[in-house]
Amino acid sequence: MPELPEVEGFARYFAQHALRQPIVRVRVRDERILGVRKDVFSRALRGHAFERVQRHGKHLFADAGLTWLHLHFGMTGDLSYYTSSVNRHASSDDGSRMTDDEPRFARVIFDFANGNHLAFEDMRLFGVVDLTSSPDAYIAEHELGPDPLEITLAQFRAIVAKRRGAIKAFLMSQDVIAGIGNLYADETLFQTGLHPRHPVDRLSDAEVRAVYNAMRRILREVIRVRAKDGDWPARYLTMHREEGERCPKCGGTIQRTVVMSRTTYFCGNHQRL
DNA sequence: AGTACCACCTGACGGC
DNA sequence: TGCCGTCAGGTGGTAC
Repeated sequence: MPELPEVEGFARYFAQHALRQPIVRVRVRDERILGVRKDVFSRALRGHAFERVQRHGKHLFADAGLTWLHLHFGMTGDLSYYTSSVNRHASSDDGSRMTDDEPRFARVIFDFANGNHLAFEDMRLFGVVDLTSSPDAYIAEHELGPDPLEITLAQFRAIVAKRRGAIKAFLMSQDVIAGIGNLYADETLFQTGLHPRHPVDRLSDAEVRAVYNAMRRILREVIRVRAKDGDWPARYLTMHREEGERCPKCGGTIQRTVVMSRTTYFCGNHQRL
């Protein structure tokens, strides 16, 4: 699920737990998650400490002095900070795991000098863990667009003016704006009342402003509720992603279709072309 | 430039 | 119980 709001949550979690602790060991449980060679990765980080984190779109960066750690969470990425407990091998479950508390899908684990650990988990291995010289370098190299929470309405209008095609594709293109995925693209359009296939070059000024406002309001609201472990509000499309469901906004029927080869939900009544 | 399709992975779920 | 197809919130490459 990790889109911008979730990654913002990971950034705060990382900052809260894993800063300024010397990294005494780096354990790579599955090399397929790495974008660099394992020995290069470990050597670059061992003995250093993460000093600060930065998020851009769905990407998380942690300053490790000479280099930056870069994390992308794919579809199933997550972070877990935990304390090892030595003598709980005989407890409750089948006891087959080697380390207590180590998450089942931990792919990379940082061991800190204080005895605690930060694990990057990713069941499906679509995420990436690697190194970069700086967030800006990574952003330039991968041609990421601006973060939607960092741009003004005027900048957003300028970006819109350069594009054509379906509004949903526009919102999801990371080189246009970085951070919105399938879920929040649908949510933004649902709350704005626009059909996902509405061409961006046929949006009125008022509609462009409505998209900008909804997108930012949603991202910020979700950051806030998820920070408290809450659910999405019931008025969100996100809580009704199923064909035939009742639209919480107008009572219409939720439709399912495919846009940009992604499953798309929208209200057949208040989101018309 | 925009879109469609495949590939990369693993697990959950429904149907038979 | 088990096998099989389908689906899942992402991205990158290729091909129209």
